[in-house]
Amino acid sequence: MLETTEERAGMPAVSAEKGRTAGNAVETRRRRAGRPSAAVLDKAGITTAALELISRKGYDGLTMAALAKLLDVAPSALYNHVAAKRDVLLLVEDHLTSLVDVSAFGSAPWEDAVRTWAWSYRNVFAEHTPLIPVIAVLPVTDAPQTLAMYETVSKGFLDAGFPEERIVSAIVALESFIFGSAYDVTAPGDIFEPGSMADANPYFTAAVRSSAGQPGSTGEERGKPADTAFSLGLEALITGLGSLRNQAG
Amino acid sequence: MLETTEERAGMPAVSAEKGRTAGNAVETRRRRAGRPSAAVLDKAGITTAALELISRKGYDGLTMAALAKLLDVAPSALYNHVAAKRDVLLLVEDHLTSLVDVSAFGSAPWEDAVRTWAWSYRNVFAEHTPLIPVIAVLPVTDAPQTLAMYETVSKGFLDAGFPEERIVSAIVALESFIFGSAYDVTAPGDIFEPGSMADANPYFTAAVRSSAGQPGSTGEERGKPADTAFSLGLEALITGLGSLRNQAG
DNA sequence: ACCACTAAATGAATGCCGTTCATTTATTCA
DNA sequence: TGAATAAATGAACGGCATTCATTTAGTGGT
Repeated sequence: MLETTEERAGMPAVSAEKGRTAGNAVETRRRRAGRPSAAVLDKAGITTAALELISRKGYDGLTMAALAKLLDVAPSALYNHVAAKRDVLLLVEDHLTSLVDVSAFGSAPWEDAVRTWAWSYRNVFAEHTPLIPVIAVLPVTDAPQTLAMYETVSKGFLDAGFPEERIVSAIVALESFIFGSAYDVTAPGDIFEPGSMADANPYFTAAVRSSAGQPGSTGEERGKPADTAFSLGLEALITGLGSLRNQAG
Repeated sequence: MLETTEERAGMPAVSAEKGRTAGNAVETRRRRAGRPSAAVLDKAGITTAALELISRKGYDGLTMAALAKLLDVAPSALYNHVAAKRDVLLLVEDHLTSLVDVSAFGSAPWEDAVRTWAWSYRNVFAEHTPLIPVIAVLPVTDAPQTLAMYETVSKGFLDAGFPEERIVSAIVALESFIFGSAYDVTAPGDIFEPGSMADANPYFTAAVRSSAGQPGSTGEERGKPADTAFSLGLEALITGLGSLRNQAG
């Protein structure tokens, strides 16, 4: 379930083709125009390169030009494999979804499985918040790994006695919370500091001051604020949604 | 609490200055270079124009050039009032926050107040999802209206017996859910249609099919799917978070 | 074995976008 | 009165995604 990418070839991947000119140091060889004997690009390679670029330069560094350069290709060559940059983001998104841990469904109790899945899901996408606007409106048909995740989660819910008609709504509610929470992780620590506006907003200021360094609901030492809020909301959702179940799972 | 925008002037707003040249139809008069006697731009006017542009052309249509044109000004003139496009988005965001209904805090029971606030908050930003990545990491100091909203909500929580140290986390959890849910509203209706992948994902497919046309938890006729999921998650959060309160509010 | 078609690359060009800068003119303040 | 500041124009810049004509290599049909 970790490798469903459509195309297959002899790992063209990121390997920029280098060559040697007589008596000189390594330099990038000029590829002449026209179709090469062995294809240079495929979707798997583009995905890998995009992920590398993102991890090195962030999403601002993910440009079609930079992607092409990393793949040692002209930018226009990419458009033989993707229709637009959005497609590159889709490839990345679907790969990331395959990293989400759904293993607890089927082995652990429903509450634990949801908890494991939700934390994993949030952690993966906290590093990739620019994808969230894309995912949120993405038809599942275009993302096989994402669909696979939903399948596993749906079965877990059903087996736990969750009424079938409510499964999609429950997943959507959890996902909404997860995506929203992923943004929090990236927010600056002092985002709620009222600063010069403190005097005009006494109640909120007091709440901010007294929330500093609160432990998470599971009682750990001193979780990051985003983790505390995520735990709080997630446990509420698990309890509330769990009450819809029929019998034990 | 609806108008705190900093600058004030004789409503320069959107009014593109038109003029007449002898014997001709109305046409835009060329403004000569140099500082005009009366300022053409201010933050309130820029905000109004941005909102009009967004409602007419969407966020893709909100470009500095288009904004300048609507205000009958050269694009570079905008940079005397905002440092970057991001500042324009901030102005819009803070204005929109002032539209969120917090009136129930102080008059209605805590549960009802949270419910009213959350629905209103979601509905406002469902039309403005491109702002969410901006808001989520925006220090509150830069957004006075947003801060005012937090103040009202914080007071409502405190008065309802909510422990002060947990107020910020609870608000963050609710907000995360709200922002995530705002995306759902804009998603295409058939986003979960498995299409050709239905056979490989039977549990999820069945869940999607059987969830079609489910009523919302309050029992209305046939809510939109996004509304059903929002209601489900919100009620779970209200119940779960509400259990943290000390006494009645 | 030929030939038309398609696939996959280059490289030049396009148009838009946010932003910067030199310049001009008006206002404000010491 | 004169220097500093504020607010406009207009030209320019670099970066971006994308398109198109062109070249070359593989493929499928007769």
